Amino acid sequence: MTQAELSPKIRGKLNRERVIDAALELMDAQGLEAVTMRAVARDLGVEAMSLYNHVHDKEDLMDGVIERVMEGFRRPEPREEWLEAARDAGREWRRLLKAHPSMIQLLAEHSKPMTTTATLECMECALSPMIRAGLTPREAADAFQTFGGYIFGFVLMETRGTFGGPESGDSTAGSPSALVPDVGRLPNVAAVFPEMCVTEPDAQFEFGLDLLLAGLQAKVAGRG
Amino acid sequence: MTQAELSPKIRGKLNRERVIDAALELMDAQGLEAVTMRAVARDLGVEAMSLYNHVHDKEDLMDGVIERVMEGFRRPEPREEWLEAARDAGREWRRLLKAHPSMIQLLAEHSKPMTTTATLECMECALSPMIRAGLTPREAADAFQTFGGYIFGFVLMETRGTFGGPESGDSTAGSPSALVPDVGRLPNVAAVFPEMCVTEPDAQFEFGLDLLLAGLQAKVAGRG
DNA sequence: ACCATATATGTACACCGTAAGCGTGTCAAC
DNA sequence: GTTGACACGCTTACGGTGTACATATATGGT
Repeated sequence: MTQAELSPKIRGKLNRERVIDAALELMDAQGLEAVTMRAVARDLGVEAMSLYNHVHDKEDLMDGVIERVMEGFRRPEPREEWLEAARDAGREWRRLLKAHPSMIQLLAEHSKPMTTTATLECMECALSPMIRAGLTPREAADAFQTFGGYIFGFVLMETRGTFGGPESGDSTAGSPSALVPDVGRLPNVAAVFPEMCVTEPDAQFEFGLDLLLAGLQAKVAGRG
Repeated sequence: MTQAELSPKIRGKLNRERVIDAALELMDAQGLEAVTMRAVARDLGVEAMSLYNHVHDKEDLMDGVIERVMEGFRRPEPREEWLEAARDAGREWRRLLKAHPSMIQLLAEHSKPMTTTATLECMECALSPMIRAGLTPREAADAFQTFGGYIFGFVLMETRGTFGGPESGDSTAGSPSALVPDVGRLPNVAAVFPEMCVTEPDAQFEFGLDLLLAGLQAKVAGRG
């Protein structure tokens, strides 16, 4: 007891939490594909097989990483207007996903549904404004799926650059004629492409959020 | 010459197209993680290294798979109303992604922007109604990102079951008390959860599409 | 001081992508 | 024909992955 804290190894003791934290740090720093059991172990100054005393397997480890990220959700301050509360919730979801750029990729290849306490609290925060707006539970479920889908998809395209940004070519990038092979057959692509290259993610995200909220507002306008 | 087609090996000749097709079939049938060079080769009755005569590396192969999927886009028939045209385009994007359930996962881990002809034609189909609605190129770019994000994210959650569906537990699934640990602190989750378990994906997708289109309609209402 | 238990390690295996080199079948020019 | 070039598939091999299994070591209760 008296020598518990004097033990030379006490500081280095492994546990599930430290393993998960190391994996998350590695993922944030070097991307999802860099997270291998051996690399996580190396960062902890330990051999790969030691990790298996604290996580069941790699999937279990990644489950833990997802949970840890969800715990980083910062509940926005309460708002009087449901519309503003919903907007805050949407922004916080995006912030959370962007804070760990590999998170979307991790979720995409991890089919397990998220039912941890932390996740449910994030859901509560998004559902509350919708119920306050007067939506039925059925409608709230649909709206949640809609907003969630939008945010997930937007961040996915944002972080993975699904449709090329300005960096996706040489110096002629941004010129539609360079990338659009048949301007005659694709007039609208040619017209819009320059704008697609000038991406201001924050403004674009707000655009879509406004669109969804406007739609929601219109839906509840004719009631209470 | 006369014996060219008599050659016993002519039927089995490999080429890039056959390699890509085999990879796509494997992905659709057994999931993205089953697509290994060795497995693709096995399906073609060939050794793994032979594939490298037709694709540069695995990334090149997967690029080809994405391109092939995009070629499956079925341009909807023209519509008089831009709103209906936009709705058709959205539905077709979803159909395409759902037809190959691993596609989203593939896009998520494949950071390369999509600039092939097939992809640009899909974009044209989505952009055209927006321009017809009177949106500026800037707005059309934002709207495209919004709709694209929604569709990608929705299909991601739909195919990967991000938030548990009815299958995500034992026989008590669907009962909020079984999954929601602290009903008092999460009243809205408790109220909405039963509805979240009863997922009717088509209806949910239409809900979100309607929301977005309503928002768009409101935005252009005050002009020409 | 001793031992049961928990934890860390070492070794081994099957699978992955793919670099390098080899053999064979096809075809052009002579 | 004969020869040479070449495209294409195969074999082998290397370093990486997750992890099963057996072993060593350290810790804590008695």
